[in-house]
Amino acid sequence: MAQAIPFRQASPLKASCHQCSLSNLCLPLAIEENDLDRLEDIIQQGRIFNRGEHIFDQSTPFRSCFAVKSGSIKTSIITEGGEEQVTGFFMPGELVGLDSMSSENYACTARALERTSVCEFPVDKLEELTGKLPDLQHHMYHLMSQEIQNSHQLAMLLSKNTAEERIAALLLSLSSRFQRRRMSPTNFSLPMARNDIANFLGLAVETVSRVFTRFQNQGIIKARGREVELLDVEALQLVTREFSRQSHP
Amino acid sequence: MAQAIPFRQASPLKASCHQCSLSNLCLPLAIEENDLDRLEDIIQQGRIFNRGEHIFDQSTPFRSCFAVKSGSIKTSIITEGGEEQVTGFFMPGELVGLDSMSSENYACTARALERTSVCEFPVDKLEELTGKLPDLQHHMYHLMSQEIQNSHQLAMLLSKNTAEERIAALLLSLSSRFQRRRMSPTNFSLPMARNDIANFLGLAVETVSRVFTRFQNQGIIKARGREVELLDVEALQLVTREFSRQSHP
DNA sequence: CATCCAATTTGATCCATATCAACAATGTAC
DNA sequence: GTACATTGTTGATATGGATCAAATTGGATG
Repeated sequence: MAQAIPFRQASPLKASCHQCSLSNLCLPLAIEENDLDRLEDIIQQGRIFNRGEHIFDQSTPFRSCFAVKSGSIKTSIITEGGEEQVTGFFMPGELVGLDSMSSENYACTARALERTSVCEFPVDKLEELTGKLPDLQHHMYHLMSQEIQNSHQLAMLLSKNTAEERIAALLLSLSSRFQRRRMSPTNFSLPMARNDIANFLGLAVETVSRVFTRFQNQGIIKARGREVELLDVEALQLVTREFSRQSHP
Repeated sequence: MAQAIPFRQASPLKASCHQCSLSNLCLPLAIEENDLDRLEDIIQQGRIFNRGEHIFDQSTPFRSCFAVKSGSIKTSIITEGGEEQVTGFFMPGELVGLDSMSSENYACTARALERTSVCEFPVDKLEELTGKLPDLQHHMYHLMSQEIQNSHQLAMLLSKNTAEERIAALLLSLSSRFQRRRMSPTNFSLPMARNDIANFLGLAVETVSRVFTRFQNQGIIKARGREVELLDVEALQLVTREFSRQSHP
């Protein structure tokens, strides 16, 4: 299975975006070849996290954003009462921590859903660099704005769509993100548990489970545990649009 | 009633952040006195919009962000099916359009909820300026990250909280935003219709109406139309926390 | 391999809120 | 001021998904 682990350089501490297979998805995509060194200079090679380990914790001092190199990460907010709300899933090439850039402390907790490696971008250095590289600054605005849009999209899903529509939307989102990485868009394994899906989509675990089996019975997907095969992508897309079409015939 | 209309300058087209009563809330707050001119230079004095008029439209070319000077704005996404999802309300001193910075076109539609005046910041010039003023760049990151957090907060409200909790949270949010502007935090008039509140919070209008009257019967608020008085702020805060406390005794 | 604990699935019941249906109030145009 | 449209309120009923309960599967550990 395609993993995004870059070749080792002579210097073990310096990242090598040049060789990283994700350079066309990650921050480097915004940067000209000859400026890439300046980005590499500020990257701290992050360590490897095992499943369940925290990359960072809510309410601890915010220092860095992290790019996922391999594996996957879930972010969540813990309320005063101890309730967890999953706010996002992050896959290789995606940047985690942008929601914390307004605060002294991390606004959420990030933990590895599986064995996961990351690149660390200390914010002070990152901000300094984006001040010098307009393209990189532009890309940061782009990413953050994208994250706002994603979150609005989620809010919309939560407030207006049925359980089936929410789950179809999630499956399609994962699908396209696997595709971006040149992996199969129809045959993948979910990095997260049903529980996380439920929490993220504002549903009960039982409901998620039921919808999965319903989709399976309809021949739209095949699911055994976390292994998923999308048998009928068009049907899934139809499900996500069902709602809006019905209410405006 | 305190309005944020700045004094007119000799040059009618140049904004005068120096005299604007919102300069401690708006972009200028991040800028040193002597750099303020550079910000003023890129601002286009926006025109006045009447209630219902569009400041910008989803899917038209994205050119500018807008700061609310007086009045208020609601942003919403229209789905393919024509469904509207209200994504936010913006009051004086707040910046509208950050969610569009990743796209060629505006990601949402912004319309005036009442007679509203704005300052316009063309993005190309704004990006150029933030590249030169690190503090301003930092502030932009701050604002965008804040918007991500707000949206996560909304998603959380939508997925985990009851109708009463959602409405209490909205009232408190408005309250603190009025307070920031040195207006009464307990006595204000809602800029938006019940319908918009319902849409924003993922509820039916009828439910919003019922909760308002329930709060009123409990003596927590007094509401006549859009005029609202918060009689018992602590009770409201208690409502928003009710949920998390109950589930973790 | 046996044991244990966590994750998933399935079934039965209940409830918060949507929906449907009037009606009242408020605002707006003539 | 009257008429019409929009917005808000209140009541009755229906329902999607939560919750409670229990069985099943799967993965980890010794």
